[in-house]
Amino acid sequence: MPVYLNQDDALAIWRDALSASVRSDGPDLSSRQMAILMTVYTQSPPHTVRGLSDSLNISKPAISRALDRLGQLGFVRRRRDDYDRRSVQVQRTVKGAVFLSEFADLVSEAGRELESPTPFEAGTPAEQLLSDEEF
Amino acid sequence: MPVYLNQDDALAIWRDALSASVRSDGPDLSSRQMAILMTVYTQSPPHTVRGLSDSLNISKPAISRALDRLGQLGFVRRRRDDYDRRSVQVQRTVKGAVFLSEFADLVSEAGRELESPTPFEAGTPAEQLLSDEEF
DNA sequence: AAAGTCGGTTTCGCTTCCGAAACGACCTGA
DNA sequence: TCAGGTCGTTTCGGAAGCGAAACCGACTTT
Repeated sequence: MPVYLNQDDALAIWRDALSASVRSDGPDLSSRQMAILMTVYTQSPPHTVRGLSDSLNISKPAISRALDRLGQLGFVRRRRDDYDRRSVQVQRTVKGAVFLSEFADLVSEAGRELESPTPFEAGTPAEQLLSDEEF
Repeated sequence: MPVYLNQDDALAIWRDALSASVRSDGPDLSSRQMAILMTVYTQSPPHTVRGLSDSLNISKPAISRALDRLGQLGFVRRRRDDYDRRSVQVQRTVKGAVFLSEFADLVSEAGRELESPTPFEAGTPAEQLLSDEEF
């Protein structure tokens, strides 16, 4: 079922989870690498280089290199498709599942800790992000 | 007030918003740049290089370079502190506010579109991310 | 079986990012 | 006033990412 987040809550959750992730000493993945990883783990298989390339609008070489990186971190594995031996299937690993699971916990916790002291202010959404004489 | 997200919802929201952001032709910021930007816009000023460095656990040169990039995108501005002229205050801009506002919309929409077809499965959270004989 | 297509990787030149260390400007306390 | 600390930037050498294009097996078409 849907989750309704206003702009402030959405930003607060994203900031908290992202900051925690950045602060941590875990490997820092680029946005693309993270998007690929999450796609592989939350969408139903099979996942191919071509498919990921199209669905994420990322060039094939970039996908290939990202898989190198994710593979060397042990978060993902390549397997040749036996029916079409040109094709490669991207497979999940325990290590990757653990990593994403921990990341999901970060996000959940960021949501749980929302204290919503959201002061009421006037103005359009974008203006609410700007304080006073700042520009 | 708190928002309670289970692991699946947290991952789905993050994946959808991140994928949309990656797919878009907007500037792609690194995780650190994004974390800095969100901190500047959602935490109360003033923001200094040193402060951001400590709070995000990022080296000072990295903060300085990230501000170069964010500044050249027009998302942020530097202003010398008149009381301590060594110090620099990071200021918000209209363009940055608009960018973050649009990003927040992406996240909100990702939450709104959760259809929760979450099939019920057994196993610990990490196991649920792995299908069958995948390892 | 030759030509064409397709999936994925590699090469190439380039841009961006990184931390450590050095640096200049500025403040402060003796 | 000046020695030492602080703030932010720059320099340095190196790592990692990018897209375009070339490339290489593996299918498909004729």
